[in-house]
Amino acid sequence: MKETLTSISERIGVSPATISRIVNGKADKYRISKETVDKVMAEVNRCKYTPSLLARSLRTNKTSTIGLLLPSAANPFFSHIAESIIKDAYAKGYITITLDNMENEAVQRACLSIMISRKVDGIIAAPCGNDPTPFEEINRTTTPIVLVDRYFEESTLSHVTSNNYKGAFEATSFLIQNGHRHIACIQGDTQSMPNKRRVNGFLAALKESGEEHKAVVAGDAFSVQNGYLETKLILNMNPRPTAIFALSYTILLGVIKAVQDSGLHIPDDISVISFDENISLDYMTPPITRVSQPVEEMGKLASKLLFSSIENNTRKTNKLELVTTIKAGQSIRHI
Amino acid sequence: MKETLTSISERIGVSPATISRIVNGKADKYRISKETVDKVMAEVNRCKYTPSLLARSLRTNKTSTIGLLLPSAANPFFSHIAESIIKDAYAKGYITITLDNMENEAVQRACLSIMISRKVDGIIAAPCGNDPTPFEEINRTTTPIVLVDRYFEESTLSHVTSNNYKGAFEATSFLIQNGHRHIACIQGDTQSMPNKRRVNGFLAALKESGEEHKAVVAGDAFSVQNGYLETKLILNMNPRPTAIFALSYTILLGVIKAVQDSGLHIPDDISVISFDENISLDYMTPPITRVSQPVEEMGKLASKLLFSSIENNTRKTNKLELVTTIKAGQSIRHI
DNA sequence: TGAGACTGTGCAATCGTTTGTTCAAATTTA
DNA sequence: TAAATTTGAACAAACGATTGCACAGTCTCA
Repeated sequence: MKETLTSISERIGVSPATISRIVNGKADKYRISKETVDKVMAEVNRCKYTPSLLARSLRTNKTSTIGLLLPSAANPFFSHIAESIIKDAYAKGYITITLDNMENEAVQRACLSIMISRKVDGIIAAPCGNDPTPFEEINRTTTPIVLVDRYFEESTLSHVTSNNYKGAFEATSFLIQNGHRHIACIQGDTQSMPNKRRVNGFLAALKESGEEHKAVVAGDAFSVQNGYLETKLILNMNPRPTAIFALSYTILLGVIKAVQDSGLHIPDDISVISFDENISLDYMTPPITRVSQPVEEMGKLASKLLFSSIENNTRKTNKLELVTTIKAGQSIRHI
Repeated sequence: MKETLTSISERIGVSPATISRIVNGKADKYRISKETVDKVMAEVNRCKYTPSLLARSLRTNKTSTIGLLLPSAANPFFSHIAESIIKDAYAKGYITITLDNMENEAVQRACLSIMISRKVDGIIAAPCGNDPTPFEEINRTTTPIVLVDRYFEESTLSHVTSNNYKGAFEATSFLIQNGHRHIACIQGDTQSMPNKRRVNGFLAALKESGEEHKAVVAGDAFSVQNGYLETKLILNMNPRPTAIFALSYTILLGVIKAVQDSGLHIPDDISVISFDENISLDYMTPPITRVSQPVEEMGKLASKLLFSSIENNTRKTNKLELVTTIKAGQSIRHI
């Protein structure tokens, strides 16, 4: 029924040690005779023995497991990152345990603690909140951590993110080039670094343009509802901004809905640009111009950094910013 | 540095056994004195001891881990299921290891084998291919398995799916009610049960309507590309079908793109209805009418079945079909 | 022919928990 | 006061793998 080294050992009269060596491909190294190898392999295959990774991990102090901590596995942005990391890990012989911090720092601490007690070999996280302490402590004393997308200011933790500042700067410049001077920016979680950087990029582009301008920054969450409510308010302003910059896909959806509900049209009545790539943006009417982040590369680089840290047992701090690109739709009017 | 029961034991002079009992809240049951409990708890908190789940699992033969096997973690349909399962598992004190079968049966077998060697307590899978054997064997001998969305015909495995037949039947009836008689259905993976049932529902609705009709069934994959190519062919038919039924969100995206590229319009030139819920469908022009599946409930029920199987150590076969609902958009013309 | 080297394998400790059993001391009962 | 019971906690054996070390037998060489 449940096969172990010992059960096989008793059955074929070869010690567990020898079987272990053969199963792990160390037969040559330990000069085990071909006869023995054949006998063992025959039985191992016959009874479909699979070693207990639990026991192995306990002994070797290596679980071949990484922890992935995300704000929401259902968010398309994070689920793409997750898939790319899960696949990379699989290819390296690692499995991934995914936990959801639910945008809650207490849950997040609990998740980290679970990962530690599971002895993961490394952690990739898109943290919530702005307290790096638990992450830094774990990274320093226990397990390497790489942050992805979200990160902390002035921290020793490695991270991979996109160039949020530049992306927002370029998006805003694009609006300015199209004659927009009165622009509203609807932001997400105000604590998160990507959000801060995007807002800074937005403001800097307007300021540096030299043109006279009016900037509006509103909102406080990466959610459809936030996008909807803030847009409702923005559309009622007098004078009304000529363009809205939504700092995430979810916010954008709220923007679109509010514009539609107000009987207005994009881009005739108001221009729109968004952060985040999503395939459906090409299918909207009009297609939405957006700042596209290289999501898959972010995942791949994060796992690359993490595995390098695991395999060399180092803690070199790497802060990577990947370039964003503007994907043009038809949601911006030239005025 | 690395705290264990033994290290604490040596430091405070209380046996590992007693510490273990206290940490696990069994102090009362074993009548351990308040003094000892206090002393132990003080030290446990001071040095932030967390038990090794590896060692515990090895001893107790329970990992508090479930395996989640999906065709693609990035697919919004599956990522929603994943999130709902991950959260449920977390609430029950379980963690989830997610693996991606990449729609490949060899990879799928490898994933199952990994889960077994990791001694997961249960598995939730949306399998690819149509060979139930590995799943049935594992479910019978080793670890309970519940299938979600995808399942096998005539199998003893439990599954949770939506009422694909009825959903497709209703969608088709809806088209018929709107005067459509010549309808094309673009299917996904032809082996998968949900796809088969949807196609059957589609054909049955047309047949049972009693009207004279013309049915077209095309396609072979749940992908944007498949939707695009088949739509291109369909649009060139003479006479051209008046409606297209896309059997998934991804297929739908391909349909829309092909219609747009052909300079045609939904619903004036061709009506469209789709399977799968996705928030972006409400944001398209026109909003797309679709058969909405209760994704979150599917995840919740699957984990409910699995946990009941784990906790009672039973293998009762449950085959659940959840109702779908038609969410009306404006993508169907009345003719 | 005896010392050393090589071959092939087994022994036993270890990883960090949990848990059935044991046992001394304290307390109660007769 | 001796016997019986209760209290409180330690001992030691698992769980299933890995791995340093030991060792018996064979071979090589002087």
